[in-house]
Amino acid sequence: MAKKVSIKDIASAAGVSATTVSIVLNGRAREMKISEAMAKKVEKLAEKLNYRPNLFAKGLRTGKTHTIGLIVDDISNYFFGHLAKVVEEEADKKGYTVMFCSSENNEGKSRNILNMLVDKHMDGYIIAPTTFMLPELEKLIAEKRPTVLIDRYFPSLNSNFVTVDNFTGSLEAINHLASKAVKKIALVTNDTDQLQMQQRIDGYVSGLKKNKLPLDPSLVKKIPFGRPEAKQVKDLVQFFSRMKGKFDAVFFTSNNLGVAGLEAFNLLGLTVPDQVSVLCFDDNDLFRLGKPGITVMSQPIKQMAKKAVEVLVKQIEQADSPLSHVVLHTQLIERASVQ
Amino acid sequence: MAKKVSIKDIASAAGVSATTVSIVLNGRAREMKISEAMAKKVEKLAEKLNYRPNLFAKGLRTGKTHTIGLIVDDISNYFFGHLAKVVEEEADKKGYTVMFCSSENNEGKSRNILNMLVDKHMDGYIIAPTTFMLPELEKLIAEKRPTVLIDRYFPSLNSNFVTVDNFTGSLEAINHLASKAVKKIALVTNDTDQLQMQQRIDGYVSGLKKNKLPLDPSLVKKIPFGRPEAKQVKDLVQFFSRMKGKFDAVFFTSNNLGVAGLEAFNLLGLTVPDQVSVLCFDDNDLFRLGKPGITVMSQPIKQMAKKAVEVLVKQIEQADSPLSHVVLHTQLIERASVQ
DNA sequence: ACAGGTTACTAAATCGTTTTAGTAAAACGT
DNA sequence: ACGTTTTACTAAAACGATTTAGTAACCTGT
Repeated sequence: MAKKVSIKDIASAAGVSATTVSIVLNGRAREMKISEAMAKKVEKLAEKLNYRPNLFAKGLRTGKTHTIGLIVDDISNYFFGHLAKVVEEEADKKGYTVMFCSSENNEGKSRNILNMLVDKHMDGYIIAPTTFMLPELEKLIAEKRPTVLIDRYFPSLNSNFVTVDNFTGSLEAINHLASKAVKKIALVTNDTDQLQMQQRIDGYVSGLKKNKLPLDPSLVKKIPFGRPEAKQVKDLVQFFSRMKGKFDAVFFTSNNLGVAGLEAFNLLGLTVPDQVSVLCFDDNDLFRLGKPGITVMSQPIKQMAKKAVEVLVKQIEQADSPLSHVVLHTQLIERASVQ
Repeated sequence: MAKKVSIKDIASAAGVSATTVSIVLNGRAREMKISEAMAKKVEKLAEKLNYRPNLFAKGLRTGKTHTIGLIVDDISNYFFGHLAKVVEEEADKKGYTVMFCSSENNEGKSRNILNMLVDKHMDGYIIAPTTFMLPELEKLIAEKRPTVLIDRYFPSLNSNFVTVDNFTGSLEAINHLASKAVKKIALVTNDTDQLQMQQRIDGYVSGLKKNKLPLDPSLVKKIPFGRPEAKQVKDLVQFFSRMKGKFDAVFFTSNNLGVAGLEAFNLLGLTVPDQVSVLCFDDNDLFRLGKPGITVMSQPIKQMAKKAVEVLVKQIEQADSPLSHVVLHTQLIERASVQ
């Protein structure tokens, strides 16, 4: 039934050796002085027999897969889903396929995933790293496997990365809020030591200082990075009702926190922007089209993904290419949630 | 640097043959009468040398990869992103990893992707098929490769599938609209012959009939399945303004059409639900949390994904398991967009 | 006419597993 | 005490490609 055509079948059909067939099918006929006629004949036969190379055999011999591994926190998240999509498109253009995995920000899964991808011999890796991955990443880099970190990186790790200027983005977000005469800005962020979040928090702190606004630690809420969104909403409902009247704006450091926050406002009957102004790091359909539109500090997702693939492929295809540190800029999109 | 430990290294370190090592590491020691002591020794050594099997060699020999391929229209879409996430989780539980691909609903990509996955020897496939894929799918099924179609299927193709009762869901959506005294219901759908869309359209038509509402073909808008969302919005703006006053409700057959529709309403200054009622097939953050909340006919995404993996894995692990046709039910979630 | 080069190929090794077909040595039954 | 099983392993083939190291046959210049 499933008749598998191998290189030997072509070879015997053409009356030549497997070597010749391999050379021809890898496009090295000219180079290897295979006659034009023979090359044509072999190609025709391969076509006719519907030959498909066995990628295991190929991989075993060459170690190459033309596949890149992409690790993100959560593929169903707006930011990562869109990132993944563009990564796939760009990789496809350059002849690579991509294998996605979600780390779920969980220690066990983070480490397993990376090992699993290495076992599958990806040609390169694009990773939104969790802090748990640091040891594995160090190994990866030490073994000189092409790797690009995305969204965040480790200052201690000498790797390629593509990120956004989180500090400045956050600072400008606070400047914007301050310019609208908002006085008491709460911060909702994740309880994680990932760099991008730290930088966004630092931006918030600096922003307050620069605008001579007081920093009130009780207005900073760190939500555990866990999964269930319902739990996040509950935490926020509690937080916002406890702090009622003590804040007139909230800055969310990620798009999923922003979504949970809006849900909490709904439940509490708090209206945006009348009772509370909102600004969120990272954009989303809900922010763009919901009423009121949510003012956001948006990330150039497409560019990030493009750059990451570009850097990675360069790294894969020329071993000695130097490290790239790409820092893109965020953009304030004013909508109706700040007044 | 990258010292690769092979089974032979373990064999010579343990003073045994490669065969023995292979048997032990595949957990067949008992069965193959390898002594307890030797098994322990080999396992210890494998651990100590940090042995990682070469998956190419393994795959070349066994033909198995413990990987399943998932093809969706677009990984950045809410429905497919969430589906993919659950597929990955469930597959992980059963010891499989998953390789995602987006077909982009495009002919060339659709066919390439499937061939590529077959070349990579997936153990099984979960596919939201495009009509372009039919010939490849027929081949897949004929070759008895474990396959589960999801979201839609081909009546002519004798395959497993997991879907939703699109006809009834759509019918009930129209019933709901009609029950609110809405009279002129426009339909916005995709210009595709995919089955799920046809069924939703049929549900709309039957719903109108059942409620003795006239079917006005000029109120049915089919948007080409193409990519650029901006273009979809433009089409809809045009359609809605041309038909102004001729409809008092719109039923969207997919969540991304709904998003584009809301954007169009924004641009036209049409208010929901005062000037137009809205009901959308499939849910979304925007519909759930936006103001007004959009009434939707929601799909049980989690269940669909779970079922698909369950059926697929059964199919993979026991070749003769019978075909499964799973049809789940949609659920009306009433919010504020219908009045 | 013959060394030396080029052309057009091929045989065999190799990648790292799994599996088939054994085989000595020990244990067992009568 | 001798044939048969069982135990505890092993050598070699196989999976399907790529690559190394050739080798005849033909050309070319002197």
